[in-house]
Amino acid sequence: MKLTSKGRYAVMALVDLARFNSINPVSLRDISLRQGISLDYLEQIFFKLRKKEIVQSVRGNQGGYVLNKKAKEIKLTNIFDAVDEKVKTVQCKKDSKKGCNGKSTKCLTHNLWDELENHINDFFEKKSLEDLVKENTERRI
Amino acid sequence: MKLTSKGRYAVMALVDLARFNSINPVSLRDISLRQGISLDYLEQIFFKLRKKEIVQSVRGNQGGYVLNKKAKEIKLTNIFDAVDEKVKTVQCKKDSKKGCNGKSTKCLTHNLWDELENHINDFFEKKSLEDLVKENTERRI
DNA sequence: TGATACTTGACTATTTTAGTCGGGTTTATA
DNA sequence: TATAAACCCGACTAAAATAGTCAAGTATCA
Repeated sequence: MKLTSKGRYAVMALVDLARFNSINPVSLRDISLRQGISLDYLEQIFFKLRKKEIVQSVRGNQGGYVLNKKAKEIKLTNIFDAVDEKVKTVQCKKDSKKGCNGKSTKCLTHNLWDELENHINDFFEKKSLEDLVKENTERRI
Repeated sequence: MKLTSKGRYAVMALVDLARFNSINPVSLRDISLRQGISLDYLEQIFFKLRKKEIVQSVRGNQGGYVLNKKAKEIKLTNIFDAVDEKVKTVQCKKDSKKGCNGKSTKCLTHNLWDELENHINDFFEKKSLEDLVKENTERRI
């Protein structure tokens, strides 16, 4: 059970962006350098974030990215959703009529995994980008 | 972020085992058939469970496995630990003096991932095998 | 008009996962 | 005592996912 780097990087990059998000857009190059993430990889990630309208791009010289919403309104769920970081605990399809592993009934532990998924998603639902930025500046790390 | 089948199967198999755990040991063959898990794969999993003293083996004809502790005392944490299903949210080493990504400080989101890990582990810490068996028999699935 | 920075798709090496395979050893029971 | 059921254990592997890289653009500011 592990988080992929795509999801992790997306959040790291957005926290970085949110911190330096003044009037000027922040370039991926800067984020890349500060966070130690490959520029090419960041581009892929921001392409997805833009499509989901979490960030806006500013093209041209001195361009970069800006948040498209208030940091408070961007939840971890939105970010993970944008980069296809999904919480998957069961193999079985959610709404299929067949049970798990091709059996006619639900597998013994089906409810457990559902419960776990909800537990994790709750956490993501509650955390906003603003929370993360605050925590960081308070602690001055 | 997904659960591997090793962890999932381990829990499924143990719930099955706990349900049919009377005087006689339960054979992996039976579990394999009931749960639709490859026998060879089950053997690998039970080898690990035995090493961590979660189950006991009974060799020979009519042999199989029995729980080594009360179902109440076996938590999901113990099971996942046994089969090396780990919750990993950060790449960075836990107690290394260096920060994340080789930087001198912790990465911006380090605390977040720690928090998430704890959140998930709490869930696993609280659930026992007994809980799972109960839920199933009550609902009569 | 050049430099900077975003845009986009295609490609790929590495790692992990989810097993399989094969040859053991142990022991109850006929 | 033979035999078959069942555990024991290491080695191997196909397929999928991950974590990127590479290349070739396009837009816009100075």
